[in-house]
Amino acid sequence: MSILPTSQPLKPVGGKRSSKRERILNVFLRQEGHLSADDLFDLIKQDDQHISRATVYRALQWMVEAGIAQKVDFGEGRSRFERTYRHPRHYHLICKNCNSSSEFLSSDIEMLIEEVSTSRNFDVSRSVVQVYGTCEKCSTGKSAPGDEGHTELLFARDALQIAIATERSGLEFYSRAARLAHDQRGRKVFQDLADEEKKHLATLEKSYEELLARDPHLEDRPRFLFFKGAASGLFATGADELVQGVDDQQALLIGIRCERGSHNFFKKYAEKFEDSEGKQIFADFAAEEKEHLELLLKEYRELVKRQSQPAKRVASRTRKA
Amino acid sequence: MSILPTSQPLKPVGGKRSSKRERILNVFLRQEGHLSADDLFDLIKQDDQHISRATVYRALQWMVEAGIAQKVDFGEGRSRFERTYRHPRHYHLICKNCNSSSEFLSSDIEMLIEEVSTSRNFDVSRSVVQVYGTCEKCSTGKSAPGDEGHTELLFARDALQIAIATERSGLEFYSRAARLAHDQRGRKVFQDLADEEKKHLATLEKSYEELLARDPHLEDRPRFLFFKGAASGLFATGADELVQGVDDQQALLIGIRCERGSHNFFKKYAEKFEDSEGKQIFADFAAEEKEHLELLLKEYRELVKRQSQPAKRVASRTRKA
DNA sequence: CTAGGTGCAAATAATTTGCAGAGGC
DNA sequence: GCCTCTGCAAATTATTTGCACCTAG
Repeated sequence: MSILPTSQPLKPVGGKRSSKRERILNVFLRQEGHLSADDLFDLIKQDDQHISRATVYRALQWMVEAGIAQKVDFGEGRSRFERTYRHPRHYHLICKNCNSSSEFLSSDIEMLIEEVSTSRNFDVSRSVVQVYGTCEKCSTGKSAPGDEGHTELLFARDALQIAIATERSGLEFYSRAARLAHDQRGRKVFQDLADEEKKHLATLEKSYEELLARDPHLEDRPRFLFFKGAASGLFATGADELVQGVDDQQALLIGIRCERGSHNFFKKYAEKFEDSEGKQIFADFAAEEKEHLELLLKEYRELVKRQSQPAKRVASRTRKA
Repeated sequence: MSILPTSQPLKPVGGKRSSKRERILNVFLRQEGHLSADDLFDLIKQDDQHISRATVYRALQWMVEAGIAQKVDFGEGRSRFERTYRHPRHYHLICKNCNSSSEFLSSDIEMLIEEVSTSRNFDVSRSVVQVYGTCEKCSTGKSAPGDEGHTELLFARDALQIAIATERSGLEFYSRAARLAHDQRGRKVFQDLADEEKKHLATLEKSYEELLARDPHLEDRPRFLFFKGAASGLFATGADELVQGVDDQQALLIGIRCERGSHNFFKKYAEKFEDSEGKQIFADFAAEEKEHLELLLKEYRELVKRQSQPAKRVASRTRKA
């Protein structure tokens, strides 16, 4: 279950290694939740009777400076600490009844916070969202599937699900366009795009299977990532007459627009991962998309040069009656 | 500038009045920002040398219990307090450089938080959003228009602006529909609806003028309320052929749909105001919309009864090509 | 008259710090 | 050997509490 390579402990810079720190660090990184200094102190004491509170405080301070830990404040009058190593950025739902807290990430909320801040010329360094209330367990009695799984896995799961849905909708769009296009060369472009999407989709689905293999209950756990902003509207749909009449040049333009959206989307995801393998998955994918996009752009430029005339604009979406 | 009726101090329930509490309460309510217990203590001491910290702490506790004040925690290791009386719910932008903080409200963020919580069966009682970073003043040096104005006024300003925009779009929609409708009775319905909107619009614009009169710099202050979710899509536009062919019955249905959206919109706003005159403005307005809506519904029912046949469904929005 | 408010000083509670000694490099 | 870490105890900071006294209803 543990994602941490236990044999190879972290060695953050900025301080001397010592048996005490090593021990504190190891105990801390093995914990899932949000520990108070005292919680940690008690845990350490189980192994090592000769530990001082001050040492724990100093170690925590050092971990925060080194970027391994982060202070969180749930308004209890004392600080708690959570891992940042292999732990994506997130917000909190905090049960005032049982003091449990669960994590989520909403890219939509992040975007809105960004918008508000921009409009006030406020330079954001960190945003905190804390939702206080009563958790399902406390209000209904029955225990819901916990989100004790590694947040990193949950994030990867949800991001992959969204990515797969995006690819599917792209595949569907291009296939449909290929079926509808009257122009021979236009159809060819769409067909190629669809094939490309199919390839990407297979890659993603394989990643997803691999992820599921690492935690048998992964799909039962509650959703971590909330993001409706990006997946919708990437691919224009519902305007069949638009693609019927396009030639290869226009088809390429449509493809470029969609792929650019898709690339930005994955890039954005990749950036969201702190240091983790999930980041790599998405960074790789974004790179792949970018490559594809550049290929399309090159193809388009060559086509234009060959025809040595400016591209015709795609007809506007609705015809005036 | 002060919105508080200075002659008539609040008398919250649940405690005895005393000269000390009265004084603390008055000083507290006159302050704009987020006071720490010590800030308040210092302020009181300017008037009254014989005050104890304990009394200030006890008074603050009492104010929080009575719902006049709210504790906020910006992670400084001590609590701050802000008024809740005549102070709409809000989130915070906190400058880590100068420790200033400014307030905003995003209904969109609130909606997203609600969605996340619902999906986890989490019962929300309060949500905290804190954006840490550097304010405009600290990063550019030049001082931006401050938001020291009463939040209540800012809220009213922004809500009214959105409401006016909504009414305008309604007016435009109905006017256009009246112009386009072929059916005589359908046109009449749209015309009446447009007239009604014009009346509402005038009311709102008058309220807005009155608001501006109360603070000459009100329009210079930064936006407080962020809400793109509601205003858009209330009135269907861009489908001219839809309204061309409608009869009075169908026109009424369209009107009902739009007015219902509008009513819900204003009701939602009204609910957002804590205890304030702004709440009243919007509650009144929501009531007016509701009345209008019920009138339309009645008219519709009568029309249906007269014709004693089920209403024809409005044609779907886009024709398949 | 009596419950509740007030001041003072002492108590708590979380966290930090001074200092002497131990340990890593 | 030097510099940093560690333990212990004392200090600091924000807040609360016990207690004797005072004041409003």
